[in-house]
Amino acid sequence: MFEPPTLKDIANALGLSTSTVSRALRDTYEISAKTKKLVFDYAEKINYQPNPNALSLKERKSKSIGVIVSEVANHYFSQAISGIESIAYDRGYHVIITQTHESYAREKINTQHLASRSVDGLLVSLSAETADTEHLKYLHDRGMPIVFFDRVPSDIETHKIIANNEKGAFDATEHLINLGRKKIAHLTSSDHLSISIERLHGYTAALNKYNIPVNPDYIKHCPHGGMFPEETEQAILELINLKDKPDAIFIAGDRLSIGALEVLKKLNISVPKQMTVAGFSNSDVLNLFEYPISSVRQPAFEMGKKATEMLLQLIESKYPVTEFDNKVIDTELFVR
Amino acid sequence: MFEPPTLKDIANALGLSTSTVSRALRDTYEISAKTKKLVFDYAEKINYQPNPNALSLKERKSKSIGVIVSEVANHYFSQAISGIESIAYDRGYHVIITQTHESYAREKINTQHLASRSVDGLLVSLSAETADTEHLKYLHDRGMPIVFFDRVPSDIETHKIIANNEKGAFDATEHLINLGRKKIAHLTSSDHLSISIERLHGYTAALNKYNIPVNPDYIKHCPHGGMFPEETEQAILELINLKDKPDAIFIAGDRLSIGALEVLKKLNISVPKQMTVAGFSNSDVLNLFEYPISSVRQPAFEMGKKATEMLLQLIESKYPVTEFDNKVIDTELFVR
DNA sequence: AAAATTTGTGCAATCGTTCCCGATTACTTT
DNA sequence: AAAGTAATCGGGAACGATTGCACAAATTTT
Repeated sequence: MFEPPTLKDIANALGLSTSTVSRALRDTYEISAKTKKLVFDYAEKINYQPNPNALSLKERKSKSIGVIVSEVANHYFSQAISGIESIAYDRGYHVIITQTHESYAREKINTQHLASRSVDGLLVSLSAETADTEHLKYLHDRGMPIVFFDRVPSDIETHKIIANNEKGAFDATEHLINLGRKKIAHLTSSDHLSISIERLHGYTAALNKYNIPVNPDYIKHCPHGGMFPEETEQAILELINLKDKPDAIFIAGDRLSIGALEVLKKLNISVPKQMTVAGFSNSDVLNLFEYPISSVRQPAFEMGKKATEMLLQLIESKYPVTEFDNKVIDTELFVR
Repeated sequence: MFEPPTLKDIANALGLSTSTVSRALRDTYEISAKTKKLVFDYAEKINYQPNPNALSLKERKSKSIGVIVSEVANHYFSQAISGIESIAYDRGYHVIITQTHESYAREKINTQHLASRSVDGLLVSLSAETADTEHLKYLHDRGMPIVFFDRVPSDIETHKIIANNEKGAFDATEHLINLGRKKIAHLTSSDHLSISIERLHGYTAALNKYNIPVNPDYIKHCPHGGMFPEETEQAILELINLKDKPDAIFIAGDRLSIGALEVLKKLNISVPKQMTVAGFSNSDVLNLFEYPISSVRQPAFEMGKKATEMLLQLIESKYPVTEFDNKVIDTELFVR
């Protein structure tokens, strides 16, 4: 089996003690230059790597951070993860990614898992199902550094970073209005999710600005964020079967957009002629359509980077942090 | 700070020794039922979780597996990862995902990283740039269990699992031929990648079957798997500028397909009228197009599951494994 | 030249577990 | 009743690395 070299191996080979070897490798002042060189060269030769578990045990930290997202297949998250990794690896941290698939149960399990794995901190975007954040609050109260991004809770005080969802939603809705649409529906995720609430605000704000009444029948929530196709199909069908059916939909997410477009295609409802669609999406395929749909793009990579920087600041801070950032980053509307 | 309870805490609280507590929790036969219950209940109460670092140090294993893929944003890989996680979590393993972004340098770094993190095994799909597998061979020779999937090396003897790329490519190409196309180009990844070689075989086999000559000018390799848009654009332009320009392209991958479609759209070449496209893809948006493109779908989730099962078998085997599986799973052609 | 200081190194404890040995008590057996 | 055997439990080493302390030798100071 694979037995990596240890300090003891070096010590024995060189006739030194492990403490001397350790100090030499850490370049302490009390070790002679000669001995240091000796140790350095030998360590290099046998490709010595300190045992991370021993280090973690001693230092009580693991140099790794846990990430909880709904699914990596979502373009927003996969881009955010790239941003997270770019910072983490530079700073010597490992990234452990877990997926909730929008399930509250899985979110709890993953949280437990990561905590027991003694990660040094957590980067979390809540699942669509999550209404209760006790599992995270518990950890946070016990000193686990946590930074929330994208989908954030209101009842945990820590660094948070979100896109300007309200403005993004406003822009997208206004865009649909400017196209001459007046009967604009809104398809969104579960109603307790922060992004849902904020995007709904932006949507209604835009309607209000143009004196278009907000029709409650036009607002459809998918409690599982469109994780189950039936959910999306049901919502679309309800919209279509309305007496006064909408002529446009503002869709609040990647997965929902794809699901909705599939249903519309199945129903032979042409986009954008019969139904204009705009929504939040970080997918790069939307503009491949013959009639590409306009979309609000979040700076996912940047958000991932920023969230990681915030988390590392929490982790590496000598004193308990009491002032928390609440960063909002602007989105960009791609008119197509 | 977060100080989880330890065996010693339990031992002190209950007036027992750590060894007794340890044995009680592990349900050893030499501990009385009474003591066991006492310990169990108390451990439950304070929510005791064994320190994974201490365990890893002692047992010389980390209960985690490393995954190396080119990028999680690729639908094939994100689906495969879901398959990997489904098995791993069930068996109590953590999954550490790393991305190469098709870069050989990053693949080496990630391999090093994971090895030093003392993962118990590796699930690897080679990057497009990788021609030399010495970094993996080195680990493998020292006993690190490795299972390759999708993009596999020929010079490392271990479990491997791939899709039936040759047949998939054959089917797709034959499909294009059946549509009446005769001038079929092939856009693919770097020429040393196993999937490229196999898919090229399938492509030529189909052409041969229908007595269509293989035109070398029609075969375009992208050394970085289309990671850089210029690469794809260049290849497409070369095809378009051919005197005898092709009327169809068989594209060998997800990222390449999206890149190629973008270029074609930019060039105002209509798909499928002027250029019919078919290719390997696990994306679920391809059928949203007005004229959806046909694609070969790999059973990514299944492959991830199977690869993980193979890896855990290697990891948990008492004896060195010398017989290696080489599984080939059938693909499915979605005609659209 | 004796004392004080500096320099270079080793010993041993520590982190949280597991596990090999002993050790103690209780229960049988002759 | 003495001896043997289970049945329980504790002591302590080990895993690999760091680090305060001790200690010897070399150097400087008085």
